[in-house]
Amino acid sequence: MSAIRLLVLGAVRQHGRAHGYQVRNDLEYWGAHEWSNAKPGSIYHALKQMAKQGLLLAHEVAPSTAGGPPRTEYEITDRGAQEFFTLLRASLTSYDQGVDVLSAGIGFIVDLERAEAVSLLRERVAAIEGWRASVTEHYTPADGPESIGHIGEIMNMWVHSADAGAEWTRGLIARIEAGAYTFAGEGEPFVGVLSLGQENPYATGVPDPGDAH
Amino acid sequence: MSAIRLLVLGAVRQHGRAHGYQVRNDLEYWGAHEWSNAKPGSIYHALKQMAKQGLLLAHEVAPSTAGGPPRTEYEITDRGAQEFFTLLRASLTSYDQGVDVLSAGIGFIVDLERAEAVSLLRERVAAIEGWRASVTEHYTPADGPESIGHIGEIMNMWVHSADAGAEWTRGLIARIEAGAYTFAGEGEPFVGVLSLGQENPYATGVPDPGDAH
DNA sequence: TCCTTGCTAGTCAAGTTTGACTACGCGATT
DNA sequence: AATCGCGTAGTCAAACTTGACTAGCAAGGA
Repeated sequence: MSAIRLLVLGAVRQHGRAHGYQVRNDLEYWGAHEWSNAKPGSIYHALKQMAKQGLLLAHEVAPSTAGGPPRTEYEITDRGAQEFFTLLRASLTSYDQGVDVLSAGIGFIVDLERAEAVSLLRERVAAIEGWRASVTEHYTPADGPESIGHIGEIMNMWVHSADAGAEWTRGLIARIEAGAYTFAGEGEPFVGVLSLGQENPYATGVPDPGDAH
Repeated sequence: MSAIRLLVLGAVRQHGRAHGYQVRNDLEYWGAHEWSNAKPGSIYHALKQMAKQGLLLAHEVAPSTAGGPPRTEYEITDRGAQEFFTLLRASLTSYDQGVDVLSAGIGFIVDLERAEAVSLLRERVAAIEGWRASVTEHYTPADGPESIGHIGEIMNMWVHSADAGAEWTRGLIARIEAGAYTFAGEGEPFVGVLSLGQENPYATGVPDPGDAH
């Protein structure tokens, strides 16, 4: 699963109704073009595809006052909202090595209730620990580590990064349980989208984490 | 950059001459289908594409004795070998968040000389540290971390995993400098491919790291 | 003998991603 | 008055990825 659907659904959902360029701008505001495949082509493709699949409703709209081609506005459907929560829960629990899906999930975590967020993150930690146990048991060669040579370093790296991921997740759980952030049903939600006309402080000059996908 | 080209070039290079199924088997032996997109379609596509681009030379070959369709054997060209080393160096130095490229790079690291391997890994550590410094400086909001709410957790996660990656890389550098493994020009190389008829001990039953791409 | 299973080797259509490109209008500059 | 660049909004072809599918042969069992 790539992060694009979750990101686009989430962006449309926060606006209620949005056109592609608005979504594209939100994702840029979140820095998503840095850590995920949120490029124009992918965003517009995802919008069209999800409209075709009934997750979004497309409205043709008169050309904007600001010039440019006619826009299409999208509205999330009930099935789209369901899909959003399905993807969100999966992004938080499943142990993808890919950062992009987890990053998107963290970005929308406050759309869940606090208790569920904690429970999903605990599930994540358990998944990582389970994976670690099975992989170290399974890939440890009977005739000593020399028999697989430097290839063992690949597993070593996986395990190292799994441990780091588990540790970070435990920290996040602790912060959430200590009352950090505002979750669904706890009053004024955190506003994660740009208001119209608001400048995007992170639009450019953001450091590039290398070749991140 | 996805890891597939590096993996396929490296596999063909180790054999001297190989057909698609052989490459596919090597990659499975390395567990690459677990941590990269090394699926049949991608492998055959990469072979054809790189043949078209002059990185590989395609030879039509009579149908194998073991039955099945006629095979195509591939041989690496000089330009292909150059490309292999270019991709390999990039995989070790560039700070991709993606594990797949780095994993492939580690798998082929012994095709370099020991000194260069160490120097590339040092470059990697420097890149991570540079990225960390610039990102923490740039994304730290002037009006306190509350102003970006839970979105700060995304950056927190990046930084956490960058730190873990740097630490692991330093460990690897230390092991290599202490004399571990056999690098290019140091005698009998480590054999990382299956000999004909050798059974693949990791063919099935390998734990799945979640939804890894 | 016929049938099923499994291995070898690869193809294919559908979907996704990429990066470059188009087209429009406005304000500022020559 | 022409045009240059910028922001808006989106399209497109080419490349890549995915997962299911084909097809030939051999070994083994009923």
